[in-house]
Amino acid sequence: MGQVVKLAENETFDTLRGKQYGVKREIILKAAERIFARTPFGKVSLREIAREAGISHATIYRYFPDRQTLFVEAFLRGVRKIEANIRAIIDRKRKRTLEDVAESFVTFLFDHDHYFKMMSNFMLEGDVPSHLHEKINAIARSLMDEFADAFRVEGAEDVPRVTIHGFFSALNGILITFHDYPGRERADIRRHVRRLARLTAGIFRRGWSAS
Amino acid sequence: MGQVVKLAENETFDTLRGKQYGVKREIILKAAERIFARTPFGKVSLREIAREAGISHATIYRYFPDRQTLFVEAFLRGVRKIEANIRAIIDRKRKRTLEDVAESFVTFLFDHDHYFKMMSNFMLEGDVPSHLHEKINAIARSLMDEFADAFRVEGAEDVPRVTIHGFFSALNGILITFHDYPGRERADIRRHVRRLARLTAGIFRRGWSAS
DNA sequence: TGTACATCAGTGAACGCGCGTTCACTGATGTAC
DNA sequence: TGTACATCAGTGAACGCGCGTTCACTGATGTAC
Repeated sequence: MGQVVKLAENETFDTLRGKQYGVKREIILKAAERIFARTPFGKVSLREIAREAGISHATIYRYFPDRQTLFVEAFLRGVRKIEANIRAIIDRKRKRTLEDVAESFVTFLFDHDHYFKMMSNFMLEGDVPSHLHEKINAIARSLMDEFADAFRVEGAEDVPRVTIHGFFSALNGILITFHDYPGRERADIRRHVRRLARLTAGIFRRGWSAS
Repeated sequence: MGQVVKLAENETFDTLRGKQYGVKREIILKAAERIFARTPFGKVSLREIAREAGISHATIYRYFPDRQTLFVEAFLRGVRKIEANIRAIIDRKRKRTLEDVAESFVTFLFDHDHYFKMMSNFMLEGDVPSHLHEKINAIARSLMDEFADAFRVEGAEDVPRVTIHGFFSALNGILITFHDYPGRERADIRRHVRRLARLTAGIFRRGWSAS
């Protein structure tokens, strides 16, 4: 029984240790996220992340085997946050017109543009491990399901998947194309992006049928 | 008169020297373009470009004051090439349906995707000098003029500028969104991208009016 | 044409820097009795 | 409770590397007579 108690205690300690370990890992990942939000992807260094987290850069290696693993994990968290937030925002809407859904989508990504930048940067680099591609894709697919729902609410029952692809692409394109519009106030760009999203939604609602 | 001849000769030599100078500059810029086409933006180094051009990395400093200047110039050449090629392809079409124009646009950028990657990378980094932003924007604007023309050919006389923005964005979005689609053959992706472009064009043609 | 000289494109070596990663050590915390 | 010991999270220093940039030099080419 002493044995059992011992083991139970060890388990507890291990769990506790595991929790602390997890909490510290979390601190590093959040620091990384903050850096990614403000620094061009290619220039993010472990030292900078460590400084942000308030630890020595060597300490990072207690929690992550190498740079690539940390980066990938921070990235995945970002992608998941995008997904969760967008799903929440979309579901919150009472009247889910296609316009509302489109506007919510671009607004969130515009206001949290570091996620978007981070994702674009990651994708463009090309050294994303293939299992990550899988996950990102699964998330994109489930977001597109959400869009398909929105079409259905409009009375468009059997809108083909390829049309959803086009719609999703169009919204992404608005963000990419007008994000860095020069010489305009950010608030103006934001308004333009939102307007474009509604307009695009309307065009898709009216134009999608009768291929 | 001897004086005059001397000056004329000097001028000639200068011009000749200038030409050779220009040719060599060109060689470096083209090497840079080739590197940009195959290397993630943040990792392109002067040494790599020099190697590609077959010269010492120190030699680059005879032709460009620093890294930033070379990069910007190479980038601008890329953007201008995109513009020239797309304009040529679009103009070559006999029957310029919106679908054809859209398909040509995405096809060129898909087949020459290093231009597209280079541009995306440059824009995302954010350290693009403002005069460059100006130029890029002018080019984007003139491409959109081309699209407006295509709408006009369809009989859509007074399609508002904001709709053109949406159309342009939608095509960009197709490229961004599906470029790195994992697990598919490149030829399949190409087909999908072209199909999406045509489909999007159709949707815009049918759906743009009656805001 | 031949010779002495000036120019300057091209270069390898070097500098200082920040990076990712490793290492030997420290000191706080937990364990055993 | 007090003490001796084991563990292990955290660290500053160091390593080797590639980078952008500079520098002192070389050697080919053009100029003058």
